[in-house]
Amino acid sequence: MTEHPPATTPERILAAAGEIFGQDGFKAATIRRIAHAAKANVASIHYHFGDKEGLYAAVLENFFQAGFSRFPADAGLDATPEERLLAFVRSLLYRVLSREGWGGMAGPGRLIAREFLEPTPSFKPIIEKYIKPQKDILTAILSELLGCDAQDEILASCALSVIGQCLYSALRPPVVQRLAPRQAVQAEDDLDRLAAFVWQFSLGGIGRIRANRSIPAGG
Amino acid sequence: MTEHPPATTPERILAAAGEIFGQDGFKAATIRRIAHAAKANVASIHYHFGDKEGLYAAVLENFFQAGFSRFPADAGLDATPEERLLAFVRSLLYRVLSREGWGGMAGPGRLIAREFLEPTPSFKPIIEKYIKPQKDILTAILSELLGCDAQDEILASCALSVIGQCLYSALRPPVVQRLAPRQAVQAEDDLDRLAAFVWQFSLGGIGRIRANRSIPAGG
DNA sequence: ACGCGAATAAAACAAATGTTTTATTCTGTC
DNA sequence: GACAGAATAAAACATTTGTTTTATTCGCGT
Repeated sequence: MTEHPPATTPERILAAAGEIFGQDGFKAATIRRIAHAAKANVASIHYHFGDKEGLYAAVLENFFQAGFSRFPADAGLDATPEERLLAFVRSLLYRVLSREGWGGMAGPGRLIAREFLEPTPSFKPIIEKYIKPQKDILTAILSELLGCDAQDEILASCALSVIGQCLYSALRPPVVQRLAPRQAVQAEDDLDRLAAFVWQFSLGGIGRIRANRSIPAGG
Repeated sequence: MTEHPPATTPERILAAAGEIFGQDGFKAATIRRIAHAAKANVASIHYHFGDKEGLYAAVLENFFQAGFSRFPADAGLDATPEERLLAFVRSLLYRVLSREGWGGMAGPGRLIAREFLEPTPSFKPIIEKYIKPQKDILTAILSELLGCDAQDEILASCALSVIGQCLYSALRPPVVQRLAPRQAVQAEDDLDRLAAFVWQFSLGGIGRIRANRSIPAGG
């Protein structure tokens, strides 16, 4: 995800901006710190990227472009729905948490998590371009698993449960880790086991929801 | 959660600070805006709360105190594990999302979500005081459902899946709602149905995990 | 070697912000 | 009614920040 230190000035700025925006957030990050970290001048930032927001948008696009090209979500379209669900969960977790991806809260993932929570204007095009297709892929998988058509209400709920499990794992370090101290998830093996767990848990949940479908829900 | 407009100055400041810290975050929020919204003077903030961070800590403690006293997590200790899981999920969702609680992303929930993502120093005592006990309650419920003892590894994973589903629902408005446009979750009835869904989904997941326990995991 | 534009560097600006200082008003007590 | 201390108000301060302006340097085609 990060390149070698020596590079052209805009590249160094982009890399430094990614780290510092990720650590401090858009507002709290300062042009001067970024320039210093990039060994560049404050004016060169405005020269290459217009203004602070332009730089931020470039950082965002850069991260999503890299993450989604490295870990695409549509693997094995002709496999069974179960297998495709595992592939979806796996690629999502790898994209968000692995070191070659966004590195969780220790890397670009932190900046992206913040955008999920409170989108800046720069995030709107990202949603349309990168995230919306993900939703369609997951919806297709779930509609097969649940045996219902694409606009069923419980489909969105199941999608929320699956995504919720995955993305909450990404939030793990800051708070959850203080509750259950354990080494950060980064080893490939850990990610595979985490993906398998979320997959099984979700299959179990989906199965029960499907079984309940005709029965009136409730305690 | 919010009191009537006329109150003592520290109360007005606390209320205004809650809203503005929630909207803008600690760093981006300004003392002057808070003072203006509270119809108070900037100096009175320092007079009553010391400094900006002291005010923030007071806001945080205030929210957690209110939220957890209004929606405690330990309901019906002699009920079945299934029923206790529903009670846990319900109280968590009501605390985070309901209008009488933290009101989701439209209210104090936003500030708290930010703390989950990136804890400030003021959040550390909150974790110990309010959040850690929650983890113990959920762990007890899950260990019964899974039939394993309290330090089993899959127990933490299941807890993560349950909490992940709940809290991800709280993040819904900003981004997810742009993908699946729908009125915000606030009606009591919606919350009950959401709780029931998460409950059923989780019971299904837990059941499958338990069934797999002796079988080697994997696809 | 020259010159032109891109790129980098340094300094200057104006606006905003947390905090402190100094005055003024309010409140209850003798 | 007067006074001490709490409470509120207004102004001043020192820093910081995004941006702009002005100089200087670098790359290179002729």
